[in-house]
Amino acid sequence: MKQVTIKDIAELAGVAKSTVSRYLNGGSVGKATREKLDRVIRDTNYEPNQFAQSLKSKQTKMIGVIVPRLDSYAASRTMMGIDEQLTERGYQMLVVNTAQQTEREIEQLYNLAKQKVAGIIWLGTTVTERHLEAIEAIQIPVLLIGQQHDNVHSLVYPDHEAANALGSEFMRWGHRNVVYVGVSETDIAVGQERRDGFLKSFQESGANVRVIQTTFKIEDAIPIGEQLADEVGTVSLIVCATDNIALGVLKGLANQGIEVPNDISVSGFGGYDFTEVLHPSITTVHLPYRRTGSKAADMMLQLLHGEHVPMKTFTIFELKVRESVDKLK
Amino acid sequence: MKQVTIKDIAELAGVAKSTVSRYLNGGSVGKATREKLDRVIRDTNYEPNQFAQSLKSKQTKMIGVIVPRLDSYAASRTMMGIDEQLTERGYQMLVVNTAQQTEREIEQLYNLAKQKVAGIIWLGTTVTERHLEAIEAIQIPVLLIGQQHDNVHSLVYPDHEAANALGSEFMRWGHRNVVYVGVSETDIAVGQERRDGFLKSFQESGANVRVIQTTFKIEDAIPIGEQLADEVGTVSLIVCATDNIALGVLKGLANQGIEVPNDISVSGFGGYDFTEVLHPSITTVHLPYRRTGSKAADMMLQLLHGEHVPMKTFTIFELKVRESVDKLK
DNA sequence: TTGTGTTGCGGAACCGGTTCCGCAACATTT
DNA sequence: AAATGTTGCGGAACCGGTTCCGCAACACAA
Repeated sequence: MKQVTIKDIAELAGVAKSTVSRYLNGGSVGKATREKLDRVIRDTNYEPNQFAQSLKSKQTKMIGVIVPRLDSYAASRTMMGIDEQLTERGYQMLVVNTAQQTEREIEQLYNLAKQKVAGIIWLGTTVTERHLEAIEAIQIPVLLIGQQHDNVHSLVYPDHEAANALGSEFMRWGHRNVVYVGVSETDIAVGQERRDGFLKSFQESGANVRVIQTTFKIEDAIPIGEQLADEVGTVSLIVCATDNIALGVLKGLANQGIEVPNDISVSGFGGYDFTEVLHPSITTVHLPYRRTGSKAADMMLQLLHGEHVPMKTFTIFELKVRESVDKLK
Repeated sequence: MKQVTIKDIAELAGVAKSTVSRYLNGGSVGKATREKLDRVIRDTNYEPNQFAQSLKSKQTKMIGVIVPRLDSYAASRTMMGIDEQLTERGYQMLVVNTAQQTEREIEQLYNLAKQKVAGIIWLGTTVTERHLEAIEAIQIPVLLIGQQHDNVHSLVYPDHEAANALGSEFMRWGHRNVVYVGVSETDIAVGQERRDGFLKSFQESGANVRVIQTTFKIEDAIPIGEQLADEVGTVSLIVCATDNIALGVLKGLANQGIEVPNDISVSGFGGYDFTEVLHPSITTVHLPYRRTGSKAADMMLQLLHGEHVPMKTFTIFELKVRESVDKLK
């Protein structure tokens, strides 16, 4: 089961190594030689040694993907999309997990560079100076998903716009006393854009809003739901920054015997699969994670081929009006 | 930003390449030389070129992980566990997705071998002759998670035992008319072991069982739930082979206005996070996916170090008695 | 026929490490 | 003091590819 090398092929075909290499890489090779090599290579089912290739070329067919966590719906779906597209185009995905530590993102940028990945797709949470510095230093195309920065190619969800659209819809339905449950501002896209999109719609309608901050964890949202149970009657709608938060809030409300949407309405954001299948199904915004992954892979390959790619690209979004938010009028 | 090579180091320190290499790999080096090299290497922050190393050694510090899908709860959690452990021990995880195509599993076994991964962790669904053949051929340690076979090191969930334990519990609660919603037998662990574990407990109590087959997809379970709504009153319990199936069934029942657990009980299997946070929370069996991942990584490293590892290892399980199953007595 | 251009191919160097071998310097034993 | 053993180090080959350069063979125009 020993490796067949280019040297073996050369000997079997009675030519020089260099000729075999040229044959493989589409250089000029005579007809007779080509046919001989065709045969020999097929017979031996030769496969080039990737290390030798990479050693020389300082390149691989790998795209590094930096994800904040492996067990998030958004990340999983995005990875699927990336993987599909890359596999199809002859590249491989190399996933690295940062376990939500910003420091490790930077570390991994350098690390992936060391491994000579052809490009890096980064599912970002925050963009700091040190990130930019790393990106600058490694001299490898980087594509940012989910966050944006002028200096980095980015593929971003229309958080502001989508939040605003969903919020406006709620206003049209007559909600005037709402609580917004969001996350930290360090996450620009979710913590700021998304929130501001909602707030804008609420303000324009002169609604009453209170903002509460929590984390991305379901558990942390449960007590919030429990507390908000006391405000049933005055507050008519709880808007959550993510579907997971909505899930926690719903649980907290249920723990207090509150019924959704009869007693109070709750909305999510993200469009995770389970939102549809829950009872009540959750009104939310669907973001195309998987297709965004494919798109990202596609853009990355364009970058690698030197084609022009806009610095900032927005994805689409889709309102999912379902059961968890009541129309008051 | 050019690579610093071992040659550069050698020149700066005034020694031969071979001496530097020996220094790096713990060979015999004199005190004076060692100190000089200490300094030079620190100053240049030299990093060895992995391709050159792998080219020579025909080895990498990568462990390939073959997963059937990227967006499954079980797979994600397992990957997390694997990744944590590997990272800590200086290895890297290389995930490859087979998109549930058996054919691609085999392909990837060979492919990972070509990439000279040190070992392969395989989250299996079915084990065929061709798989075994591939494993035999590639001469790389393979560790199977979630399924078992005598010829392959495997780390498996106690499906039969856990199912039996949960089923027995239900019997104790007085359920005598149950429907089991399972999956295809091609998946030995889930399709057979799990089912048989349940059936055994039901039979021992002389309960009435009907078995229905579906897929792993949530959507496919919804119509089943809807149909079973007609049997409320006669059937008292629906046992589902996975939490996702339970989710679908619950949705189907809810669509028909059936209340769980008042009208009928439903149980899951797997212990996905969301089962706890749903309303009603789902009675299920918790399987330690993440810890199993860590354990798998650990075992793999043992295998690589030539230590003895038992051919078959079972994980623990834990019954999660919650709201979705009623105690009839 | 000579000159010019094109094409096909071999040889050698190179990518950046590791490892084998042999030699010199020094320490130890008798 | 000679014989033997140990240690530190350099040189060269090797891993398996790619690429540059130059030469030979052939085709074609002059």
